[in-house]
Amino acid sequence: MDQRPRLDDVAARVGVSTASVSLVLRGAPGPSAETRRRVLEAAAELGYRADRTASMLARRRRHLLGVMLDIRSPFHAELVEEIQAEADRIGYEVVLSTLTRHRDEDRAIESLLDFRCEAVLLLGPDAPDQRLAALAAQVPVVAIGRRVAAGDVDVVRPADHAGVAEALAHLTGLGHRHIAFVDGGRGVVAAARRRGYRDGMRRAGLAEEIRIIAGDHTEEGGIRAGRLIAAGADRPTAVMASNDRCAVGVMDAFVRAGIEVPGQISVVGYDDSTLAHLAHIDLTTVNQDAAAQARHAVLAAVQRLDEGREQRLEVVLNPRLVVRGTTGPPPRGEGPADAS
Amino acid sequence: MDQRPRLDDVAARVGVSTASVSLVLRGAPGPSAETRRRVLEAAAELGYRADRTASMLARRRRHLLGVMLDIRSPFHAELVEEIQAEADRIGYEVVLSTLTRHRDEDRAIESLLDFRCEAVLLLGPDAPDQRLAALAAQVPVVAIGRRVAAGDVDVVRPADHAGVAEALAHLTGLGHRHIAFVDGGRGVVAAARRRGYRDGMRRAGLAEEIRIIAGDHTEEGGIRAGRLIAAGADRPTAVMASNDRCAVGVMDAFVRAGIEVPGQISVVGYDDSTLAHLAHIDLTTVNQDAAAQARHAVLAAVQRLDEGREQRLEVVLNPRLVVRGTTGPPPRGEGPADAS
DNA sequence: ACTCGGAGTTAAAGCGCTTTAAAACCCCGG
DNA sequence: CCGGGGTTTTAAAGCGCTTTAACTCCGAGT
Repeated sequence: MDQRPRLDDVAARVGVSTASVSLVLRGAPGPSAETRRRVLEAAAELGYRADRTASMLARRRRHLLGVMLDIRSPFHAELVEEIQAEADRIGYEVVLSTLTRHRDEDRAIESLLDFRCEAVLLLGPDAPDQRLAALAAQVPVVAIGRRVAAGDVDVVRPADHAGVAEALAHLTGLGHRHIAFVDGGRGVVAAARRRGYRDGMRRAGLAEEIRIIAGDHTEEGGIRAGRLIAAGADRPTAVMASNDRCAVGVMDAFVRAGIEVPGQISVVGYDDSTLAHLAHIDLTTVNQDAAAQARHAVLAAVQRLDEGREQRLEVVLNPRLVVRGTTGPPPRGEGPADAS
Repeated sequence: MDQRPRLDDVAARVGVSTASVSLVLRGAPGPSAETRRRVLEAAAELGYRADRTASMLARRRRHLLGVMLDIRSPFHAELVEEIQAEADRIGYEVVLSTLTRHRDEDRAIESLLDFRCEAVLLLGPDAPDQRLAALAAQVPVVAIGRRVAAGDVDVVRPADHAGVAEALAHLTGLGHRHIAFVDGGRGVVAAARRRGYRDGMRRAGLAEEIRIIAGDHTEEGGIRAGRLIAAGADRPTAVMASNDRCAVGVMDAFVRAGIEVPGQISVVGYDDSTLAHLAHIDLTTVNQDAAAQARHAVLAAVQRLDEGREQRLEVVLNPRLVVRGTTGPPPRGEGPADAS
């Protein structure tokens, strides 16, 4: 429990200066092979590991990426995994700062700034564009998962529009016309998907069928919406939900109401979260390729930091529909029959 | 994007020394009211925020707690929330280090050590006792959620034994005798629960009914086990699962096999994760009180750091059964009837 | 008038590491 | 034996902040 060994301890043990030790330990050129060997040996014996805090301070570079996330989101979890992996690969450290009930985005971001992260990656931030722009004036910012119209904020996001459109195409291809949308609430991401639905329906010539049911990005929201749909007259033959969790809630309401999925009604989610692959859910959904998003985001940050990129970058990834078991043709007597 | 303001900048602007500014900013006694006012004002104008990295280095104390977690676990998410809150309250910062596919416990912990966290909280670590003991020789360690028999490791854990026992009592109280257990796999936590089940059954005089079905702590594992149970002869009237996710899988398999829960078979989970409260799941489960665990864990760390506690601490929290909709009396002709 | 004590302020010494400029050394050819 | 050029090594100056000991005032006490 005593102090951990410091650079001097290693240096003293070998009988060289701390400078040499530092050089050896970072693989910098200079020290002779013999010195290297001895230093490495001593370091190993003492179990020495550099103090990041001190290193970061001393070298002007910190090699630290800050990530703001909502730890309760499975999708964020996936992203973080990939971000970690990518950062590890290129020699950056990651510090995580999560939203909690008592800790809003501002606080979470401040915490990252206090660590003097060289860049911050924000997973699905809800802050207004202006605030993000202001932040970007202080430190490189990469927003993941949503648009940011103002300022010098890099963006990596799936083409929500395209994702929803593809899902709609899948449904109309199956013969559906009455396709309702369960909304995701007030967030920026939810808004993009809602817009995608509206546009997609119009483009498909189904403007009159547009029907948006209030909901949010949780199972509860989905359940409420699902009940409404189940009870309502003129039930749609397909439902697209703003995200997977919501879709799961919707389905559950249906199951309880004795409505078969996809027999009587099809359901599509969004995110392809771990939820969706679960055998008992087996949800048709839109995959956002977390790995690719993470890679691009880290890359964007590094380009700013190490390669001097100055101009704004926006990477729009094409999402990919994953067809599973919750979609099928509309029940007989509906859908195509409508074209009477 | 220029350098953020430093202490000297504030000092220069006010016309005092950096020492004064530092004192003011940390609310330390000394500076006069007038100086305070002016410093605070200047700091606000410049948008100054101390560099944690430098602060940590300068004061001998770091006020940093490291938390190792698996970011994909919803229960860990809950714990982290509470740990954050508690740490915030008492002026500690938290740094998170998550396991990933490419980052095992050792790596995750090393990362925390490199940041020179003053103490580390490990959420459900799987490392052998010996390794944890060794770690504890370097830095205060609090293991959350499991026993550690060796070394100076503080432990905060629910009495898994008691939790399982309570659940069993609930089931036997309802009249169940054929109570199977779906196992949680190789982990340390899973082992504790398995043992709890065995002991509880024996104590209830049901030693002969002990039946453990292989599974793991995921939905998939639950589904496999559920299928087995559904298909098997001599089906139990109740199933206790090693955790909630597993229980959800089990239930799903039942639903698909047309077995009613709790009509034909009761199901109990463990964790009271967010999953369990979901309306469509409504799982009877054992609550581990994440908030209390978090508080005790943080407290344990702080006691070591700030109050000089030396001897090992073990806090065993009594879990609490939360009865929801997945348990009920066994179907007629079973259970009590068995006492023929 | 002169010392003393308390309040307020600051110079300066770190914290543990990196980095650079300069010193030390070594090997050769002249 | 000396100087030049290359290779190693190191002294020392930070990084941005904290902290302590010392210092400056100033009014109270004698």
